[in-house]
Amino acid sequence: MHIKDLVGLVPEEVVESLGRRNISVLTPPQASAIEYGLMQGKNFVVVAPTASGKTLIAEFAMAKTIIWDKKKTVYIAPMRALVREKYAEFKEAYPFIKSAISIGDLDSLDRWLQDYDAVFVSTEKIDSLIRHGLQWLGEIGCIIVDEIHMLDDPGRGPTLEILISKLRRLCPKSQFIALSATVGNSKEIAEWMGAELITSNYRPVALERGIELEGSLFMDNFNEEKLESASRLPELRIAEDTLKKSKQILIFYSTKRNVEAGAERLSELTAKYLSESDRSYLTLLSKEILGALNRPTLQCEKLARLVSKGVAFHHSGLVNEQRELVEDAFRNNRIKAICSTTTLGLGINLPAHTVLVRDLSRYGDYGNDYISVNEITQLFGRAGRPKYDKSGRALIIARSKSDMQEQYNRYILAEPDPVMSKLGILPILRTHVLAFVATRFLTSEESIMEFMKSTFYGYQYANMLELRDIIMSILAELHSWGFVEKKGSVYNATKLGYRISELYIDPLSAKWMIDSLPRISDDISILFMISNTIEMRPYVKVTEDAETRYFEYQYLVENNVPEISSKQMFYDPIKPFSTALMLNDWASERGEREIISQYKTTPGALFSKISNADWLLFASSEIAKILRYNSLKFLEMRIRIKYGIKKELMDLIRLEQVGRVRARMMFNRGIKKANDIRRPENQNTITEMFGKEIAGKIISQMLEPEK
DNA sequence: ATGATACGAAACCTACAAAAATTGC
DNA sequence: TAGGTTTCGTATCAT
Repeated sequence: MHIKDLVGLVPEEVVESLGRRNISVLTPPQASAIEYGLMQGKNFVVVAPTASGKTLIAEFAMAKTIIWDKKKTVYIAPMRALVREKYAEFKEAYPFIKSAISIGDLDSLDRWLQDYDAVFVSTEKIDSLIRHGLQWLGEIGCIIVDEIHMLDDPGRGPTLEILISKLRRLCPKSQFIALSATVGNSKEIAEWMGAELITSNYRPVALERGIELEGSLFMDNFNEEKLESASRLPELRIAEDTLKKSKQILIFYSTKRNVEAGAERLSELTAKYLSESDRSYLTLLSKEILGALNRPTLQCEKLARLVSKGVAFHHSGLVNEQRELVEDAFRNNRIKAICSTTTLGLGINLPAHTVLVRDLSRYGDYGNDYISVNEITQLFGRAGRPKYDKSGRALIIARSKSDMQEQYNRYILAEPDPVMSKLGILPILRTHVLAFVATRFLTSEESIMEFMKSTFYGYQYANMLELRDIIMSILAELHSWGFVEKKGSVYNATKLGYRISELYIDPLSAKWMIDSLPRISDDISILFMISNTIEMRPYVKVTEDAETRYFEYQYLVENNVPEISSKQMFYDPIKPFSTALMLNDWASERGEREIISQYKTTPGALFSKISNADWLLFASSEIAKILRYNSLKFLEMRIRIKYGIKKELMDLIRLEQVGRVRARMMFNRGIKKANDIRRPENQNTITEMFGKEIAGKIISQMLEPEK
């Protein structure tokens, strides 16, 4: 279908925008969506590989809803990076549409969202917005749910399916469009959503899958190909072969450690394939990566060193800035190879000519397990760069002939796995049941059960008896904790319960914090209180120090663990305690470098713990307020955690341009309060330390009248 | 021929992916 | 189950 055939079917602004982007032909899934009634507001489930143009289908519906129907649209995705990406794309394509983004670390707009027509959010964010009493639900005309195969995820799937069911009830007139990667039971999902199903295996670049064995590739089109490399390790053979063709490679490993080791091995190879201009570009990039933190850690140094050789590693331990730098440099074809965990398989689209999944199994709850067909399909999907490749290669490695046969059956011939609801498994339900009651969306056991029938779980499992038991016990539990009250068959949230639901923390965490409040003593006990929660997981390693000091704080846990948590197997309170000590080190101005090596963690993990702590400290202060405890110490700790400072720097940190480092420098030179800046000799000291420019900015804040 | 050094194979030990959510002016 | 670490044996080099 050519875009000139779209005239009249879609708003002319859409046609214009497509023209500007040089899109002239619709892909098959796009054409069938139009044909089956996308523009008539029908619901759709679109199941197709990455880059098949699913996004454009969503875009048509969104633009049409806004321009023709004068209604709002919401785009929902499970990853912040993905939401950011789609938001940027949409805004660029339709600059005249008022678009807004609202995700955890970028929510400048919450209150003003009602002034926007296209709103881009993460799953949990929109869920939270609804709990806070979103006013404009009725104005929504189209809801896009991207990556809906996340329903299968035990951690976040339940939230997603409850959200979808909620939205379908709250916005009955809205059009729903769900996008999914290849899954086994797309029909079932479509039926549940009351949607038309579009499946397609269209790819803009052909995908050739194959297995490496002893230096040869055995492809799924029965071609056999000798690799141009004599290297001893299969991954190096494949990498060299790819590099010789002036192409890039993406290699997936099962652990962060393997990823870094792999990159290390590759570096010798990639270094040989850099042009003069690559080298100078990468030297600069390497410096930038090194400077991402104010003092580089070992990991930063390693990454910087490898990047200058044309290879990078990519996993959750990198800080966001470094991740983006690496991704950009790969897109520009400066970095020739990336070794990665599944971080790159999820979220943003970063294709390469060759994709190699080196590790086919991964350590999980039940020992080592093969990764699923669906997951490997996602990873394979990254092979082939549109515009640069006419085909992409997705490979795995076999150790022997028989192994090859086995893996061929398992991954090349295999059908995708079905997505199964995980709603019945996990205590995530506790959070949602409380939210039902608190928002007065559902207030009785009966209405909750009826609602549950409309979830994907209810659709897949007709027998709801087990779920009813779980719901009943959750309600009883919430009641006994004082989060809800019961009058007849109707439940009402207490003030406390209502606030907990708004704060978006697990009621179990809230219960633990409430019981701990009267027992709090020093800084470490505060940090232990917030660390011993589900939200802080995964915990850091247990250090020797944590082991020996734990007994001082053991009293906090004793007789204070809600019964249900005993069901969490392998629970070891020393781990969260160790996490608390790490945070305490951070708030005592220990350097990132030392902290990371002592707790055997990564910069990325440290900062995600810090931001979780920030959130939980806020939540504790709110809970403390309601229960009439002193909330000040939590807010104080919050500031200290945010900046990584001791108490004595808290006054200085208020100043702009002053962070943990400068505040400490000033303090050590006798400038202990912001007010001290008024004294001329101190102003000289500041100028001497930071230079004229910055000193001026700092000083002027104290000279102007109080705002 | 001897000892220092370098490399590599073998044995043993260890630790194991990812993602989101709070308010305030 | 792979990588990291340690250990041990062998090949290579300077003295």
